[in-house]
Amino acid sequence: MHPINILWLRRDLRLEDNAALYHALKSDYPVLLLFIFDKNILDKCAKDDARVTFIYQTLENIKKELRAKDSDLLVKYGTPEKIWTEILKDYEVKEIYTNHDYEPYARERDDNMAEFLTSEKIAFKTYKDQVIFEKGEILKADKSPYTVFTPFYKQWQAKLDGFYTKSYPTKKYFKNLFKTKNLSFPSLKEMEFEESKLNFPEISYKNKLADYGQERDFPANDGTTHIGLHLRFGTLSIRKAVQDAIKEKSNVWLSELAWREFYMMILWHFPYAAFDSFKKQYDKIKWRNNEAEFKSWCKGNTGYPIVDAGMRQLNETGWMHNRVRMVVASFLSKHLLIDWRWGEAYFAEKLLDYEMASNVGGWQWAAGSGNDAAPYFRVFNPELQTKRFDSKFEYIKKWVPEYGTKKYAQPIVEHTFARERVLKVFKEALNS
DNA sequence: AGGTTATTGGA
DNA sequence: CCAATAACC
Repeated sequence: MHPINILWLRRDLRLEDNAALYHALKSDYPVLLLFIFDKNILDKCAKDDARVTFIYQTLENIKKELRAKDSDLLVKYGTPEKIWTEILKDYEVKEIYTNHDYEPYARERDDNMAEFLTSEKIAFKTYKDQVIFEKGEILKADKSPYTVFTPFYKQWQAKLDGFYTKSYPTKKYFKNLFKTKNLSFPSLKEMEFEESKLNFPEISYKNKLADYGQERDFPANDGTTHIGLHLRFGTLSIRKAVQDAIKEKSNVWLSELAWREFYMMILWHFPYAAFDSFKKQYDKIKWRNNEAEFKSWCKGNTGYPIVDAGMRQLNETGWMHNRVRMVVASFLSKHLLIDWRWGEAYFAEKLLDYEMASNVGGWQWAAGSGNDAAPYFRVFNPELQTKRFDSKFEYIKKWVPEYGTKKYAQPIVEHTFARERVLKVFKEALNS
């Protein structure tokens, strides 16, 4: 057996500008690339989960690229613990390289991995890759984490320079890929997943950046960049995205990329906020949690056209415009008084671009329970949101064709009544 | 990254 | 009478 190093891909599915891959390729041993379809994660997914298809297709492309360089991608299906035991039997592994992953499950997985590898006397080398600034890199003067976006963003921008946005030139070192062939690649069928027919967005945001600030709030305009999926799975490098934001002077888009990092930083410092309200007193709210109303919301049958349009867009395409995400989230948590966790879980199931940090952050923002959240008494008025952001009903008509006919649902709850109800229930919880 | 309502100051 | 603004939710 030849000694090798392994690059473990997780949510950084690209060969270009990949921090851990760069460091691995510069090491003293040839590098084998590995991806594990993690049973711990996949067992909780629906069998038609489109993200599994996206990952699968992405890996096929990477495999093809590697094979063209006389190397190969090793793909395994199982729990990381079991797979790694197998791999360490099959290969003489010197070092394992991977990129940081900040979600609670990933942290636990990697902590266990580090402990296991210490006992095996194998180095576990990990790198920042999916953000510009991670963990404690942006802190307040007293070394505590920011919990308000604006000052965080000020600091983030102040620290931002070419050093942090420079791409890792992996290509130069491809000659250090491990020469091998015919490595395993379990089929979707073997893993009991169906191939999804959904369309995955391309990485083609360049023409959106100049007008992003003007266009992004109008869901009918398709003025947003649809890169969430690619940032989630690393098919687009965040450094590349930030370089382009700066190059195109798209400050609003840059701030959206910073929002992503803000929420990742929050999740790192406050992992409980993935499951509990960031502001603890919000867990005293007496949610109504009416199952039938939740189902109506999920299906897009609330009788509020902007809400229904958003939910149907989500159900049909795996994506929803961000302005509308705020509206439907406010509607579920405030108008229907349904626990934000229910909505968060539904988004997690349906959104191709689901990102735990952003999703939890966004839902808690809407429910009022988050750091730097909308105050509890801020209740979006769906009608006013429509007037402002879809005044010609273009978005609504696209997704709710029966709107305006007798076939369209009656409002599930009357706005003023719902508003007063939520103010009362929230006030009771917060004053107790 | 709000909504509602009362108030105000100029048509 | 109205839009703009403030104050409160």
